[in-house]
Amino acid sequence: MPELPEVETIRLQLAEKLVGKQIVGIKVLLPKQFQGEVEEVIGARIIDVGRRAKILLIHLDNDRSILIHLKLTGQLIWAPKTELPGKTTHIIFEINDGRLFFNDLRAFGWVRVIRGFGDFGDFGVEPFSKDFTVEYLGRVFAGTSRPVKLVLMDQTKIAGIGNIYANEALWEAGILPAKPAKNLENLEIEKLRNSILVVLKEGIKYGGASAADEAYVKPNGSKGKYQEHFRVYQRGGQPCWRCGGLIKRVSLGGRGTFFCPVCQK
DNA sequence: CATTGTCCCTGGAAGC
DNA sequence: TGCTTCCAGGGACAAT
Repeated sequence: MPELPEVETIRLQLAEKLVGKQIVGIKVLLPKQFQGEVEEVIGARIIDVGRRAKILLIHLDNDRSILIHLKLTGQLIWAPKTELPGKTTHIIFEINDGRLFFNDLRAFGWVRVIRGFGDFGDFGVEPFSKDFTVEYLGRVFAGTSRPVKLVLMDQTKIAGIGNIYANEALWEAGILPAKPAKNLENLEIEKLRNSILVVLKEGIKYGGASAADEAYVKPNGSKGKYQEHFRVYQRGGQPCWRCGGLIKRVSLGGRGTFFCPVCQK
């Protein structure tokens, strides 16, 4: 499922293909996934491709932006003008020199047209911003007894972390996912902040994670490689890379949660 | 306000 | 073999 590193990888590839290009048409094959008026973006030029949390922002030269959330199985595929849509293609952006397919098997994702260039949604700090400090995390954790993993994934607190990177960051920091957030000590918070940055950077470095049974691919169709570097995610029953203990899988907040019961405290 | 539960959707796996 | 049931999962929204 595309999280910050996957969306960032897509953003970088799309920016190369799209900036300066013109949207000459849009075909909406599944209306529930497109919110807004098609007419508002046809003819506009793309001036930038950005990201906020797990949302892609395509900024246009007519004071409009196209927001895209890929949720679990969304894909954005850059293709030649002549290429035909696949069976999960739900929206087609016709660009002057190609087409961008929005594919989404489970149809949870969405595309939305807004006025302006941002200022939408209720999101917490970006992990790579200067506001993502130990003090900020401490304040966020202090107010809640929820499992720390659920707080990491709460987009209104920290933007962009999903199930994969929450699991990996907690392993990296040696902290149990179910530990109540307010019980973390300062040293643990400091370690966790660093671990979040480490795993997100690793994710970006390897072009995101195309894990088993997941749909993520880059706009050029190639897979990411971060799944080859998972320490805990989808490794239930296998030995811990750090201590040899067996990785355990439990459900936390309805999400698969992986950790080493020996070296995560 | 904080937190938990429900639902959206599909393919693959498991059960019979 | 073929049918039915169950499950995963981000986040909007409703309920507590």
